[in-house]
Amino acid sequence: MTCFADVILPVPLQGCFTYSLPAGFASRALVGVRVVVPFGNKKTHVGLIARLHNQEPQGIEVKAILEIVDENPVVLPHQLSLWQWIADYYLCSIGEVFKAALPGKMKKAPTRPATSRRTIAPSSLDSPSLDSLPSDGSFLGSSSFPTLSPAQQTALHGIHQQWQQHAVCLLHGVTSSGKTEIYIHLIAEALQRGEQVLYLLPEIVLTSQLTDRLQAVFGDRLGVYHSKYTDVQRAHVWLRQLSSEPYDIIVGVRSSVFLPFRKLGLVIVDEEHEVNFKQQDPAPRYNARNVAILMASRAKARVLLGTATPSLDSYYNARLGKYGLVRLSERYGQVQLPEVEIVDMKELRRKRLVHGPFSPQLLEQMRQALSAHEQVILFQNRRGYAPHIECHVCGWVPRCPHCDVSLTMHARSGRMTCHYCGFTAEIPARCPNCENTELRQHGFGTERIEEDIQLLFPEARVARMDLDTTHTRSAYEAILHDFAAGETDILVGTQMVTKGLDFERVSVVGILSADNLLNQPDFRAYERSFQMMAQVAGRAGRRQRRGKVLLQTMEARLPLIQQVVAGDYDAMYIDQMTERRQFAYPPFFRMAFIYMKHRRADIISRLAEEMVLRLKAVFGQRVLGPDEPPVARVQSLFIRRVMLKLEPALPRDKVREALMQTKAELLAASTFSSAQIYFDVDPL
DNA sequence: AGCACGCCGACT
DNA sequence: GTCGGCGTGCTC
Repeated sequence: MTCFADVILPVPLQGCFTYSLPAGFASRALVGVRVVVPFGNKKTHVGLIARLHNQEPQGIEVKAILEIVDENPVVLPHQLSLWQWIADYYLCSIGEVFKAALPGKMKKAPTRPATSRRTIAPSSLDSPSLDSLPSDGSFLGSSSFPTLSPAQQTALHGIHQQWQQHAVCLLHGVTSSGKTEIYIHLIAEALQRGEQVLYLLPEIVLTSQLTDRLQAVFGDRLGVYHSKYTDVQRAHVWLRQLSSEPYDIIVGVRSSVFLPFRKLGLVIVDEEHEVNFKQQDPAPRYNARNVAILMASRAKARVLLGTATPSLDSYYNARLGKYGLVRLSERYGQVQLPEVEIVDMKELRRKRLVHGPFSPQLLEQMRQALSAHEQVILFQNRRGYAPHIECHVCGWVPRCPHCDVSLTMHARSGRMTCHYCGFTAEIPARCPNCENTELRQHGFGTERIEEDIQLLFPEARVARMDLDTTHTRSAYEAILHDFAAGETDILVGTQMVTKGLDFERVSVVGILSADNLLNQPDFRAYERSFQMMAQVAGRAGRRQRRGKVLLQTMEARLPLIQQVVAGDYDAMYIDQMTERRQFAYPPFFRMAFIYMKHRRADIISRLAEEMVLRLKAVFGQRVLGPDEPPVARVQSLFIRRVMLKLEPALPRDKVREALMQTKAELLAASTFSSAQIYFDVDPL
């Protein structure tokens, strides 16, 4: 007779909370069922039963469960075990995982008619509607089911062979090589075996282009799970996955690794190199690609990682023989890879042949493309008008009063904006420091590029795609639609334009400043630069003629630039791995950051010093720092971080224990009690 | 994280 | 005389 329940609550506190189970509830209490409990000051919380037992907790006043929400579990045992793994690995509480996993609606106390009886037999899934579902195999004959080219068939065959030996296979296929068609074949095979499929992709690629295509083949056996969906929609997908008629395929972003699957057989991670798969800000700071791989291995499912530019970590695993590797080096439909031409901006500046952001070569290529009614993409990795303004006399630069960054100018709104916290201010008429009125713009953002281009090509139809123009999903899709339909001639944009979008008529791509990418203060800067440039270059050269990429840089002789030109991923890999090994970076060492935040500058310094002192006593030379992260102050909180480089052989539970212990000790001191301390494991 | 309790400044 | 600032402490 169990009389206690360990309950997970959505709070950043370690462990579960034990509640007593009133006799009337005993038969309805199940692991994975939601409950309503009192917690802290009177408030009712929705929690989840993680364990039932009869060991009375000592030294605490046990409260009683107020209500049992579900008839049947909404979280399956293997999910709970995955949550625990995530909490342990990423050094957060299981409550934080719970919070991230469940759609918001399911974490609120429900209105009367309880949900879970309906989930078992949702009305929409009664036998009037089952007839409309395609029966197994029907999609094979459908006209939307793609036929594979010989190269694609070889790759598909290769994947099957690799899967005999390896649970995970990396598909390294150049841009536009037709990876999606291969995925569709693999999905169809999994469905015929009666297995479920999880198709993970980064947020930005989840356009209707892809989902429409999959939907055309798989009909309503396909569910989409997306952060832009409403809570209600997401809760519906979750509950449906628990029902007797779940979606067989889920196409979704990061958080869809938390959905319940009963017979997962295949996981596809598209654009596996994307940093988006790692959750940055609220805990759990998990990497959905890695979680998906773990989840698949527990379910004995196969994994396919697909990309044109593998992450060094995945490629390393493939070269080690831990993952299988299949290449697809030919573009679909015999389209040639674009020709990449370096534009040496340093030389052009020296000869005074260029002043703004556009080289004569680029302008000439654009002219030719436009007169041939072809399209142009211009890539600039900074939004806004000018990165910042600066006083010509005293060098004063406006900065955000809450964050340690300069404000970006937006011409359209006539204001300056902080890209970290959203603070905005009027552009001052005169320098507040020296009263001088000569405030000059420095650098170029996409907004400025768009404006200048319109002046240079008054006939051309110019559009811009960045965070500022794509606030709504429909705005984003409208920009893409207009460009795909040929209603736009020149598209100016940030990273957004690099993501797997297929345009038919793009013949010229301009990378306006490779140096913006290369000069990031981060050991992955070169890896990322290569990926980004290769991806944006891949937008060029569709049907008509070989596309052209103009790569403008001040560092024309840099080996990485040569590697981009040659499209030589392996050379980049070997170069970067030499450095990674030499400087003890991943994948040879595991990294973790310890972040500390406090509103007072003096306290944050003391805390950081104290943290390093204590960690060095345990980890010795593996501790580096403290340092100020690139943005050392956000929303009025001062930030410090300490870096840990750990050899992979170190026992993880010992490391975790030492870190959690140190955090607890420091927060227990009254000086530091109002500080925030958190970890970022395997940062990207 | 919330949320309440608790002790110091400018308002009716 | 009060409203409200956020420092501090706790949550089965």
